[in-house]
Amino acid sequence: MSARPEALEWSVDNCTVGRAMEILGERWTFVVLREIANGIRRFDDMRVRTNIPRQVLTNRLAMLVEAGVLRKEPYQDPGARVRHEYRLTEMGFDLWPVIVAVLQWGDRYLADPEGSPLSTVHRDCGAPVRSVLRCDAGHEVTNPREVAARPGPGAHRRS
Amino acid sequence: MSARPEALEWSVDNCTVGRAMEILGERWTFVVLREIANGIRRFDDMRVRTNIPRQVLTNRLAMLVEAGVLRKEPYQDPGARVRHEYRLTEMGFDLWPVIVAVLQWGDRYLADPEGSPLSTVHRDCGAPVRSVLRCDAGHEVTNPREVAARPGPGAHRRS
DNA sequence: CACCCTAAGTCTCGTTGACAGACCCAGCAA
DNA sequence: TTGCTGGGTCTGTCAACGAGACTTAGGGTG
Repeated sequence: MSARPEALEWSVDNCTVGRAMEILGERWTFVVLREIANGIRRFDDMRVRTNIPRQVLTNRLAMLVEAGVLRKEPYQDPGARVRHEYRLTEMGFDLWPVIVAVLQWGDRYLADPEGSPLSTVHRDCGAPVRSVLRCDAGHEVTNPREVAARPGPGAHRRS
Repeated sequence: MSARPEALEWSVDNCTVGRAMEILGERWTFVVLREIANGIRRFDDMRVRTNIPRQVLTNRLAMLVEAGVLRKEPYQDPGARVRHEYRLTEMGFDLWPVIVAVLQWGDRYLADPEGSPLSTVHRDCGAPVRSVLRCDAGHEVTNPREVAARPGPGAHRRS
């Protein structure tokens, strides 16, 4: 058996990564979030841009509203009836760090030679925004191998 | 129409978020990555901990190897034949910022009252590691609403 | 030698979800 | 009255998921 990993001792059933992925892990969730983060808030705009099938988009949006990540807001274009658009809730805005991290990873490994079609900037100063890892002692983590996982306060042993 | 969002002009078909999600967006991908980041590298250990069905785990691992996020490494326990375990590649290690960001979000919104079962620490100093957003001008982004999306160098207009 | 054990898979089969394409419906406008 | 538009629903097909049984390679045990 030669040094089994310590993590085997700990249960995984209250893991917040797992719970987060129940919401974020559906195939189109992040694409929808990217759209909304880009200011695309209306059903048909998203559908036309992304080619997500209607039914799937309907389901995904409903699920995200249900989960509390999005909310439905009424709007009315002049000479049209009241419709609804989708906006980020507080919980949704707090996904920005995740979106930025995914974008950064995608840009590094999956972009076309011309570069990324999308960037994130600081609204006030216009400079590009990046996700960085930093420890509470103030060290900036430059190599991800410096990060290690540990059981947290809510960890409990497996049956 | 009242001020359609600018993003509607831009094509989405070379978007790196979309491409990243073709790899990361499958239902169990992140859970697998969390396991491996926790040092759980063997098929059956993952299976027992996560309850992912065998077939799905096989597929997911194969897909991640194919995508270049994981690699298969031979190992041999004393008195057993050679088997294979799964490890992060460089590309996989670079997903740590994403994992940390997801964990942080999950901890904030989805944790049990006792807290998160998992934390990330700086290997050298032991202090907790967090994901933060910062712009290139050195400003730390404290409120995610300060972040805005812009077309990047690879952006091109929609047909 | 025959038999058992374990890790890491396949195989089978019923259920769920994705996807495509047609259809629907409320309200405004011509 | 008819048509347009946004935001859906309905239907049918096909791939993926999930549960459970079976398989396989090598090593150990009697």
